[in-house]
Amino acid sequence: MATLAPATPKGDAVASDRILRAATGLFCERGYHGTSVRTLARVLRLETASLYYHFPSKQEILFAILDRTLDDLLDGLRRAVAAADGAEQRLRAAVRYHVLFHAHRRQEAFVSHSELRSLTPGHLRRVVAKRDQYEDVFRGLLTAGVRGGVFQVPDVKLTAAAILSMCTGVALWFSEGGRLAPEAIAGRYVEIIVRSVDRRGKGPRS
Amino acid sequence: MATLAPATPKGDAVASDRILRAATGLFCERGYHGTSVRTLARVLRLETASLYYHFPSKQEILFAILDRTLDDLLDGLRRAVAAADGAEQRLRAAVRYHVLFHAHRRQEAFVSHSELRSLTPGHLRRVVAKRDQYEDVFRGLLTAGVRGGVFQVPDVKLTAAAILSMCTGVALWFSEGGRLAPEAIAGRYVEIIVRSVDRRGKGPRS
DNA sequence: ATACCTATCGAACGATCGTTAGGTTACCGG
DNA sequence: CCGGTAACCTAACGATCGTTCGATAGGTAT
Repeated sequence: MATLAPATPKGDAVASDRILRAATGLFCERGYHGTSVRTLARVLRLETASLYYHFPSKQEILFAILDRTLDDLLDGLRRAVAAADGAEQRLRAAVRYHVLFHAHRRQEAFVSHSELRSLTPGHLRRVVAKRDQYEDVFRGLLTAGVRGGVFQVPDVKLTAAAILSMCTGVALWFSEGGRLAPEAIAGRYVEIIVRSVDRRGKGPRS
Repeated sequence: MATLAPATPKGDAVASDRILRAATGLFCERGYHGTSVRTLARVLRLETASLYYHFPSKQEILFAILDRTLDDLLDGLRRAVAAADGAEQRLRAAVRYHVLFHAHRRQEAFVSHSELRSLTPGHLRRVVAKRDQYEDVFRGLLTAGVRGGVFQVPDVKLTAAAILSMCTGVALWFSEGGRLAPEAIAGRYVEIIVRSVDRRGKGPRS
C-alpha cells in the first residue's frame, strides 16, 4: 500500500511544518484571503513577525501547501497504479488511492482544490502543471482499458474529469468519526466507477 | 424544459441585479474575501458608498446570490423530475437538469458551493437547509429505483453524494466555447450515472 | 570570553478594508 | 414651479491587512 501520511517522520515537526499544518487547517476553514497572518500566528502561539523568519510571505505558505500536496498525490498515484496489473485493476487502484488520500488528508486536498485561484500566476502555472499530469494518469488508464476492450468509454477526457470530480468531492464531506471509514468509502467508489466504464454495461439508448 | 436563465426578463436589469451579477463574477474569480467592495464598485462604475444604497452589507450580497441560486436550482429540479415518469427517467431528468444548470449558470453555481464558508452562521443555516432538500430529492430518486427493482445501489446516501459531486464538478471546468456543448455533457453524464446504478451492472466482485 | 547563528519578539510602516454621514443631482406627480 | 424621493456622490471613520525593522535571548563553536 502506498504511504498516505505526510512525510514528517518524527513526532514533533520542524517549525515550518507546524506552520504549514496550522495554515492548512485555517485555509481550509476560512480560505486564504479569509485568514490573516495574525490569526495564523495566534494559533501557533507566535508573534506575527516570527512567521516571516520561516516563510518570506503568506503567498509562499499557500504555495508550499499546494506544491507538497500535489507532489504526494502524484507520487502516491503512480506507486498505486504501478503495483496493479491489468486495466481494470489499475483503475481500481487509482480510484482507491485517490479516495483514501482525499479522506485521510482531507484538509490539504480541499485547500489544494479551493485555493488555486489565490495563487500568484507563476505559482498557479506550476501547480496546474502537476494537476494536469495527475489527470493524464487517469486518462491513460481509461484509454488503455478501451484499447484492451475492457472498458466502454465514449469520451475519455470527459469521463476522467467526471471520475475525478466525484472522488475529489469526498474531501468536501468526509468526517473522521462518520458513518463510513475511508476504506469503505473507497470500496464503494471503486464499484460505482468500474460499473460505469465497464464494457458490459447498458448501451446509450437503454 | 425547465427555465435555466436568471429571472430577469428585461434586457437591462434592475440595479440590484446588476450588482449581484458583477459580484457573482468577482466572487467566482477571486473569492468573497478576495474581493473588496471597492473593486466591486469599480467594475460597476459606481462609487463604493452607492452599493450600500442597494444592499446593507457585503455579506448580504453574498447571501442574496446563494439564496437565489439555491431557490432556482431546487425549483428547477422539482419541475424536471415531475415532468418525467419512472425511476430511471426521473433520475435521467434530474442529472440532466443539474448538469445543464451548472454549465449555463456556472458562476453562480460555483460561488454557491465555494463560498458557503464565508456565510454568517445564520445565513449558512438557511442555505444548507435548502441544499439538504436538494440532496434529498436525489436520495429519493435512488431509493425509489431500488424499491422498484430498477436500480442496484448498496448505499443510497453515499451514491447520492457521489453523483452530486460529479455533476457539480462541471461548474469547475465548463467553458462556453469549449469542445462540448452543455447538452452533450449532460447526455454523457446521464449515461455514466445510469450505468453505475443500473440493476444489470456487474456485481461487487467482478 | 568572544563571535556567531537561530528563533523569537515588540513596535511600527503604509495600504486597504467594510462601513457611514451627509450632501448633490435628476426626475416625477401635483 | 415645488416638494419629495430615488440614486448617486465626496469624504472620512476606525479597524485590520501583509510586511519590515531593529533588538534580544539562548545555544554552539572557537
